[in-house]
Amino acid sequence: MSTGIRAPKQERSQRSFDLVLDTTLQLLEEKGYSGFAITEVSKRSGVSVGSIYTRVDGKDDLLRAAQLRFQDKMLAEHRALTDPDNWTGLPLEEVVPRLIGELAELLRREGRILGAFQQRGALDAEVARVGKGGYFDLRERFTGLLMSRLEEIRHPDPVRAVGSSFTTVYAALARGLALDVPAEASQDMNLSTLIEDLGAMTLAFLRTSH
Amino acid sequence: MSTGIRAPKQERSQRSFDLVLDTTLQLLEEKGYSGFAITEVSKRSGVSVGSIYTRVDGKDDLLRAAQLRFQDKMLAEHRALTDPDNWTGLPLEEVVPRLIGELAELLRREGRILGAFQQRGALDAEVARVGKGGYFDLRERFTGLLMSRLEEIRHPDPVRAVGSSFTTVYAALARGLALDVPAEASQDMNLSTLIEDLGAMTLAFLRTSH
Amino acid sequence: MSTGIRAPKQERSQRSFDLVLDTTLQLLEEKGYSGFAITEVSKRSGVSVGSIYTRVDGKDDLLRAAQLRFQDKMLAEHRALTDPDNWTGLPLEEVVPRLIGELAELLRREGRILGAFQQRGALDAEVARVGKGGYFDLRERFTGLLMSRLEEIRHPDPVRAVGSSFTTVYAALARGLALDVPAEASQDMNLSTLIEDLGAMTLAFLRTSH
Amino acid sequence: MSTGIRAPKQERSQRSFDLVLDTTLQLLEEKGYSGFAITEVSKRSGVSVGSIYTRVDGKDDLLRAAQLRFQDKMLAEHRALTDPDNWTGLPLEEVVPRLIGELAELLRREGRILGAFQQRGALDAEVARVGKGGYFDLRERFTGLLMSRLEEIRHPDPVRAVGSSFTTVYAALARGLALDVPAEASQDMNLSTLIEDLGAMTLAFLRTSH
DNA sequence: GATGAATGAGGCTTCATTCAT
DNA sequence: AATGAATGAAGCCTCATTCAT
Repeated sequence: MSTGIRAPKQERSQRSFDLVLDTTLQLLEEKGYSGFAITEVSKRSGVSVGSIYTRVDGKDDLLRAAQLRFQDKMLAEHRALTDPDNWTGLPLEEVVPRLIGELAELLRREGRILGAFQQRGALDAEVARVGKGGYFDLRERFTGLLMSRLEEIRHPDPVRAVGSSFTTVYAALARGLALDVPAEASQDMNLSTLIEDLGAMTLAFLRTSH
Repeated sequence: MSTGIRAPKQERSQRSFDLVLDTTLQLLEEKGYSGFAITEVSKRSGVSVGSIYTRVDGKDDLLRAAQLRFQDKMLAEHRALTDPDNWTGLPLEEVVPRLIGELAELLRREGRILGAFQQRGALDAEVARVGKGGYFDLRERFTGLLMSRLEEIRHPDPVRAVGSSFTTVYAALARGLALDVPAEASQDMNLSTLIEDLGAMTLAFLRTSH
Repeated sequence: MSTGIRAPKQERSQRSFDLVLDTTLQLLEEKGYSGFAITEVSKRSGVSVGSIYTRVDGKDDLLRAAQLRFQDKMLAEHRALTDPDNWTGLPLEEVVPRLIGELAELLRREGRILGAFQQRGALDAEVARVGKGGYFDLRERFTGLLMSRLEEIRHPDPVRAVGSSFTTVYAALARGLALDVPAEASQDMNLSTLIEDLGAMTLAFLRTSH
Repeated sequence: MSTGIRAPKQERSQRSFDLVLDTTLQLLEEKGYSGFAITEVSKRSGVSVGSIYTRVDGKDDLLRAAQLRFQDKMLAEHRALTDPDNWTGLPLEEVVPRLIGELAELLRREGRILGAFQQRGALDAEVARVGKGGYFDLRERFTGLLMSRLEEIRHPDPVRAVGSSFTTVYAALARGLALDVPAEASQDMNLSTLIEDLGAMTLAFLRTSH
């Protein structure tokens, strides 16, 4: 399960490899999974191909390594997003729209890269596994936060309802943002309108007793 | 914006090019956008590379042409799905879950190819444009069908509400199905549970007056 | 067991691939197995790398294909060498030295290439198998020719004696010539002296009753 | 002609370089000449690449240095093999088969490495020269031993006959063993049969007056 | 028009060698 | 001196595209 990333034994080295990983992520953001090339990473980062290969077992492994780095950042963002301190005292009807709004912001920032790894996940089970891990982490936190307002949920099966809400909201936002169709994204509908309505929809769903 | 597809001058020729397009779609379904190669299309279809190039300006153009062909089929499926004859007399609360169920079925069938074009759309604006066209066609029809039950919608802004519902439902289904992560897809949540809940959520949303 | 060589469907093509195989053999003769590179073959033969790859599955396969071509020539040489018409009426004591002399000549011409394939055979079982085939073909013919003078052989186990004689003579000649140490080969001993003595040794062995 | 090996200034240093040479030989034995890499030597021996380069001028030079070390061992083995004390009192007809048997054993042990240097000798004249030196050392000793039984040799030119015998025996054994074709080597003929017959052949040759 | 062989740029990977620490 | 990270040339292979037949 572990990536073949070889531990860098010198400091300079560590920094240079960090640069490689950052360049990798940047390239994925710009060009998606296809259009990604180790030679390009080398060119942009100024680190030689050979040097990259001393740290990583090949193209696939580089992607895995970059994903791990990216994952760290994402998990931190998840924690920040769902930190209870930010949500104390707020009722469900305030939590839901704000949470969705902030999730949208998160996906706007990171969606392109998430999408690239999702594509890669189609061919590399390890990438898929890690990507899934990140998704479930967010899901746990998001649903946990809503469940802490259990008394405001009238749906007969709150766990399920809260779960479906997350799935739906995440999918809608991810799609509404760059995750899939990039660039000119969705003039489908004004994004802020969508965000608002996702809030309303979720609340309506959670508060319906039937 | 027009594709460089050259008019087929002879019948046999037309048929052979159709074969090329079908093979292209089949290959996209099997291997996704990366993993697609013109030489492979030639091999499988039995039509020579040179011949393909007389019809099309290159790889990108071939994909655009295949997308147009695919689009025809999709539009037909959209029509079939939303044909009013199939939905006469049904109240909103029956239309919504059934429509969602059938949409899920449609996406299950065509999701792989849609996904491939979506990926390609990230790099080819024309593909993105056409893909968007298909999406909006479906949106028109889907929302039109719901709007025909206007009297059952209590939401103060029915057009908007119906629009958001479509956006959300489509996104959730597309993601829940193979469109993105293939194979092991979503153990995220049981798909039929999701479909059910999407129905409930939509209904709750449309019927909320506030 | 078959090599992946793809049948060339045009004439020009066949000739160009022949050129590739000849260049391959020439390169092996000059530089041995290491020092052989597909790019070099391409450069020398004027045939592009891609073109080579339309005929052959890769470097290994090219070597196998070249070996088959080489083998044809070798088998023909074996036939010519041992053609009974050339040896009718000659007694064993004339057959042996002449045969050895001509074998030496053959190995002098082809030894370098034989050696290269022998090296390659260490890593590619198919090459080893074919190389062995050529060796055994020669062995059959050589020993067959000697056995046709059975009455002049006094050794109690003629089949075995004749077999050992071939093994020994072949090894000594191959080594005495370029097969192993190339270039400055063996000032070990004058080659014609060795050839003579191999004859004497073989005759002495075959004619010893004890 | 001299190797670029730089004098080891410290003891520890010397020992570590010895380790490098041993590892080199071990690698040559395992993987032959191709498949040998300086980085691998570094990894296995635990001595850094840089350190190796302070002792040696490059890959070629490392091979030359390793060959010298190997040569020492071989010369010692030659001495042991032909030590007169082991052969006193034995008549030629006992010396010959035993000597051949022990030579076979020696080649079985060291053949892989000898073969690797032989291959390298094709490209590096210095390696060829040294290899030849080892060969001639053995030749001197082997023929010297036989010549000490001169009275049992009836061949009119004993020096020449003994020389040819060595050439032939060595070649046949080297080929019959792993020196060339490794692994499945010669099902050509049972090795012990070959060894026996080489003895008989040699004796027959040396004892023939004509 | 159709064919498919030929081309060669471009991507991946290895490894001999250098050099800052 | 020793270290091992960094370099980049060189080899392998794929595939979009061209072009002689």
